[in-house]
Amino acid sequence: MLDSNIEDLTKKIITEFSKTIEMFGLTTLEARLFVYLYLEERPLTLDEMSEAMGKSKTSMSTSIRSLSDFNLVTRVWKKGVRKDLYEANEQIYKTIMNSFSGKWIDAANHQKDSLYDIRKQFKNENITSPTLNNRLNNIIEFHQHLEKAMREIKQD
Amino acid sequence: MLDSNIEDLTKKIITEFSKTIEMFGLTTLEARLFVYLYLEERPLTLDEMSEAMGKSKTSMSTSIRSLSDFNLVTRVWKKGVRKDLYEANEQIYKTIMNSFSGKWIDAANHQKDSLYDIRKQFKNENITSPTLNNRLNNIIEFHQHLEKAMREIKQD
DNA sequence: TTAATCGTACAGTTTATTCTGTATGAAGTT
DNA sequence: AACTTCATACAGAATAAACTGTACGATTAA
Repeated sequence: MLDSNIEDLTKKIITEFSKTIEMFGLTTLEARLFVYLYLEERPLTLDEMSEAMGKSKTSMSTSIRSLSDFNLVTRVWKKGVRKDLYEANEQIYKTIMNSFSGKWIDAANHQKDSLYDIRKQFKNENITSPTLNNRLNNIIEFHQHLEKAMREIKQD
Repeated sequence: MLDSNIEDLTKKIITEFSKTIEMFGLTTLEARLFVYLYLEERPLTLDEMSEAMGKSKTSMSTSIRSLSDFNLVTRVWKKGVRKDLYEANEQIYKTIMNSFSGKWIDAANHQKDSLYDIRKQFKNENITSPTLNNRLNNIIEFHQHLEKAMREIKQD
């Protein structure tokens, strides 16, 4: 009776929190899996996750890899256990925000560089379109602001 | 010769900038359409957009509606013109960041409320899981931080 | 060395998204 | 009122994403 309540609440928390996690660019399954690991507070095998999520082991394998890329889970070693074990990282806010802002910062930088190249070409070819040139400058400025904003919410 | 260069550059800018815009949750087409409108600096009809994007008019209709929801374009009235005219809003950074952060803030708030409800239920039913309760509190805190961060990058 | 068990690559299937063409109601024109 | 022209709802086609099952190399156990 008590356990079923705990399971019930766990399910509800997974449902709600994973919605937020999804917004950071994870798939539904990745998000749910992460929250599940976070709530379990112990290393789990792919088989256990597969059982809990009701999805194939292959799905778990690829999802866990994504979560690792996001720095949200860590592989853990345990004596005598042959299977891979994974657990959710603590400090979730810091981890997620860094991964999130980092991705934006990288993208903004990269795009900004591309736009610089375009502007250079613009000038080299002596193209006469003040309005287009002006727009281009605004767009570059956009990326500068964007990068700055994302640096502000970075956590380390 | 000159015009073709301008067209070429326009295309390049669209390609690059739309990648950034896509990151805010717009589809490829929506992003490309918006950048196109932004660069054109004049109100365009659905037919003109359709021609320029090489996509159906229906696509333009739905895309423009999305862009309106994001507050990125405005319908414009012009004497003697029967068709709807749309143009990109100026102040793109401000507009986009507000729409972006606003969406996050709303979501964070809404999810936070759901989690409060869950916590209340937790307490009412006298469920004894200190670890789960602790996790739940952390998750709520997560949403508080998240909301605060998104308020920081809001632009008005 | 053989057998068992692991994680994952890969191909194919299912599901979801994006896009198109037709149809329709609304509004403007004659 | 009849005729155009418009935007968009809707159903279906094309494309993309998510997921599964089989197969295989790698590692451990016997």
